[in-house]
Order: sequence, then structure tokens, then C-alpha cells
Amino acid sequence: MGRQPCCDKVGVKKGPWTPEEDLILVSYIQQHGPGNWRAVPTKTGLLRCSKSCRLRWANYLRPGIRRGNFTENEEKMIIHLQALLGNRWAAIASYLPERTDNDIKNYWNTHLKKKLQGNESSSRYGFPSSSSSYQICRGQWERKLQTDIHMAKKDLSDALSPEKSSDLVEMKPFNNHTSSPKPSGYASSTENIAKLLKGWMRNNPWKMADSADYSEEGTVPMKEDKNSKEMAEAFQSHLGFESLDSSLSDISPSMSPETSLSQYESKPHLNAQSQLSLLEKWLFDEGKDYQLCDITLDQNLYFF
DNA sequence: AAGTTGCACAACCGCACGGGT
DNA sequence: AACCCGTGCGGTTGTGCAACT
Repeated sequence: MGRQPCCDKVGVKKGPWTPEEDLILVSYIQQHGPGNWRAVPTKTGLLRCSKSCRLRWANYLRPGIRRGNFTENEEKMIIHLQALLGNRWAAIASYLPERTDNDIKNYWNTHLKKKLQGNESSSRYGFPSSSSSYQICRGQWERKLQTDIHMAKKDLSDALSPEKSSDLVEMKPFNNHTSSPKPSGYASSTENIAKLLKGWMRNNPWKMADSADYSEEGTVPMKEDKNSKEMAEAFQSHLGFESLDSSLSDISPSMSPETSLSQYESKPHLNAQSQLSLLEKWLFDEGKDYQLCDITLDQNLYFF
């Protein structure tokens, strides 16, 4: 028995989304929240496949997505992570909270792959992918990652326990970061959608308990900062991460608490913050580009 | 100015997985 | 256990646009 197609292929519109369609979709999600995508086309009247709606939301309309040029640091992270994880774009995207897996994949395919092919940089960036030491390294790193995932789940569970969750229970996997440093092309022509979303973030039932502090730039409200800090402390106490606070302070300006929490909720397999701080440590330490193994081992010792 | 080429990115497609029944 | 559904993921394709001839 074959599965039912996600939508009736007849009469389904394809191709680029129009601003009107975007507005319809955003309006619907404002009222009902994301999810139950199968019902979206029928309830909105959109002549789109449910998957198309979900993808449109996830890759374009969802708040918190940064568009435009990748920074040098982002580029470095992608290169390292690709070397580590392979083409697991969703996993890579979990380390770059404001980028979608699709964006990263596109950027890799159009920019970085050529760049690396040009100068054989897979080894230059620290991962001689054919070497046996690399395989050992990667195995160790992945084992540690698995452990971290387990810990992250536990920490998240602790952080969301009634004692601490009074301010968090209403958080849903959304990002409230709507700023777009350089809205490109179509995005800039749909500022109304952004405004709509912004208004929604203030009013929607899944918002943070106190979003009045939500600013135009998507900066982090104090109260939410506190929650982030509580969670950070939970992680810190568990992982013994001295650098977590500073890492968070590095990340937070461009990453709302909802963004960060959504990382844990939508991608609970990764402790994004702590992994990020770990990664940052070796990604941006030029002197350690060739010493991942050492770092991995050191960090393992550090953690356990 | 018109045609061609290459690039960037949005969107689609098919498969896989997990949860519910 | 088998099936259905919703969703996630990675590979690929399509489209618009700018640069070039």
C-alpha cells in the first residue's frame, strides 16, 4: 500500500511564491502556529503543496533567518563542519542559528566547494579526510557529540522543569529575530510580511512571556537574558564549560532566546551553545587548525 | 541592443524516520 | 506488525539576473 501523496498533484501551483501567497501563509501561521502542514493548503486556499508551505516557512518566512552574505567566521565554520560532518546540512545549520540548511547547502555548492577545490583546502582547513588519524578524530568527536546530545537533552529537561520554566513554558520553536541586515531582492519587497511577523511576535500565544522588550533589532530582552543565563548555568554546571558565558555573550546579540531555545527544541540532538563555544574555540584559533585531534582529546578530558 | 553564459538562490522531489493508531 | 501521517533531510532542478561577448 503506497503512501498517500502529500497533496493532490493536480492544480498544485509550483514555482516562486508571490507576496500575496506569503501573506496568506503568514497570516494563517499567525493564527494557528506552524505545524499540521497538510491542512494548510485547504484551510488557506493556497494552491500549494503542504511541503511547499512548510519549506517556504522554514526557509524564508520564519523569523530569525538572516539573509545576505556569509561572514568570514560563518564561512570558516561551514568549512570545518562540512569536513567534520559531511553533507549533513541540517546538523551544520544547527551551529549557525540564523542560517537555514538550504542556505548553507547553497552557499557550499556555489562558493565553498569551488573555493576548496581550487586550493585543496580540505587539508588546509584541518581535515585530511583520507587519513586514518582523521577517521579516528572524527569517531572520537562524534562519540563526544552523542554524549553531549544526551546531556543537552537532560539539561533542557531540567531547564524546562516547573521550577525554572515559569517564563519558558510559553516558548515555542520560533525565532523572534526579524532583523535582516540587508534584505535582499524579494525580501525587501515584502517588508509588510516582516511587519506582520513583528506584530505577531508581540501578540501571538506562543511568544515569550514578556516580549514588550522586543526591539526593532531583535536584541535580547533582559528577562529573556535571564532565562538564557539560567539555561547557560545549567549547561555550564553540567559540562564544566568555563567559556560558555562568554560564548553566549558573543552569540546572543544576534540570536534571540527563542532562537536559542528553538535550537534545543527543534534540534534537541545538539547542544548548540556549548558545541558552538567549543567549535569557536578551535575554529578561530588559527594556531590549532591542524590539531583537531589534540583539541578533541583535550576537550574530552576536560568534559569527563 | 541582442544573445549567451554563469551564478545565486528559491523551490521541488524523493526518500527516510518517528509517532500514533 | 502494519499502516498512515507529518515532518526532516539531502540532492537536484528551475528561474531570475548580472556580466560578458
